[in-house]
Amino acid sequence: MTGRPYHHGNLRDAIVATALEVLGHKEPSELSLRDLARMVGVGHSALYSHFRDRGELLAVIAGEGFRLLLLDLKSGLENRTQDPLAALVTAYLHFARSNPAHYRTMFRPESAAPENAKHVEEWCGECIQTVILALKAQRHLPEDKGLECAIGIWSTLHGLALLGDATGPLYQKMSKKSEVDLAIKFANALAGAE
Amino acid sequence: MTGRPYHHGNLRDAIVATALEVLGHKEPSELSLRDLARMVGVGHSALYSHFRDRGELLAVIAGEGFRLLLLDLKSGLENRTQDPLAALVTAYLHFARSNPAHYRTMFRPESAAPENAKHVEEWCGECIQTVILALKAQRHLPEDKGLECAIGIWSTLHGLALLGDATGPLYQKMSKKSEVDLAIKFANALAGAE
DNA sequence: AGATCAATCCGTCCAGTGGTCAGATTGTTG
DNA sequence: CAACAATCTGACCACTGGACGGATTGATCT
Repeated sequence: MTGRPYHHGNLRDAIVATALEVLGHKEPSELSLRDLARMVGVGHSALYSHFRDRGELLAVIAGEGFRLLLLDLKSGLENRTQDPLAALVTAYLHFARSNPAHYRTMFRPESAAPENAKHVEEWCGECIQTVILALKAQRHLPEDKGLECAIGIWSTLHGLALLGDATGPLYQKMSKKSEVDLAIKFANALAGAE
Repeated sequence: MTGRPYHHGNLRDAIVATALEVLGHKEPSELSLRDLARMVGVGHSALYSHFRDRGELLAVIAGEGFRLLLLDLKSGLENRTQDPLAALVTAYLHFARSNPAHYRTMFRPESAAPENAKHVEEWCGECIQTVILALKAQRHLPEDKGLECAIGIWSTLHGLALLGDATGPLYQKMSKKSEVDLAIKFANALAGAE
């Protein structure tokens, strides 16, 4: 009679994994806790044993996003057929374009809310450090210019990744290839600014 | 007995105006049609005579956002105490920081959805044109580089405007003043890239 | 003027959501 | 084996966006 055990065993991870799956074809705003619970085969109120509320779940998903992004950035930096900066740009845009909904949840207000900070801080910080390191590997920058440059580059990438969705036709004249090239050019210009 | 007339007279505009007010202290995701209806003093189903659904309302608000942004950009360009590019950057960031929630609704997926395109297209396009014109006023760019440069600069501004919300502490070491200065530096670097 | 018509607006209804709570079920710890 | 803390359930609440038929009105035509 033990169709499924009373205790799921790993509900938290299962929920996050299922959420990522759903984000493959739905916007974060359409992501329903009850749907997730149904898919995992559990009463919807069980989720509240693992997440304070919907916001915390989204924040956890966001944190996971930064973790995955970091992995992509690092593996992009490792197989060195491009210079570090170009590899970084390519990997970043590829991530954002491959997982648009997941990428968007990474930058939702919930993720920035102080009560959810811990879910995002760590990996997000490491991402920035990685960008700074890649910069320094390519150019020799004064110690204090690293963060500044990294912010500029990240901003441009972030903007490129998102603007296309909003401005549509005007912007999408460019092919995906040339978007990356454009971004590389921008990144180099920013790295050279002083 | 005529407490209020059966026909509101200008419901559509009233709703949009009230929505802007609410966006002063609420996120777009928390904006409730029923709340708006209550504030304006009207049954909530009356809204559907003016907007297909919530998405269309948000798109209209987004369009209004681009219109207001355009106004700010132009008036920034007119009182010429700064060079055009710097004025543009200053005005843009000021707008985004003064109306964060409104700014965010301008870049929601609903606004980009094809069925809502008309509400956004016009003013958004004019914004880009304005950026391009300001660029050309300052540097002489080949005809085809205008859009490219504009995209780079806009992306950086957009990223700067949004990233702060998400990455929090790491980023907010900079004061508001230096953020603008930083952006101006970035914009100049991008305008000079070829 | 009066009749007709389309735009607005109302009230009610529905399915669905996030969140709370008391109580059932379990693994773990003493 | 007892007690406990974690986990899960099912019922409940207030609320939301949306659909619908019918009421009310201003505009248009004769």
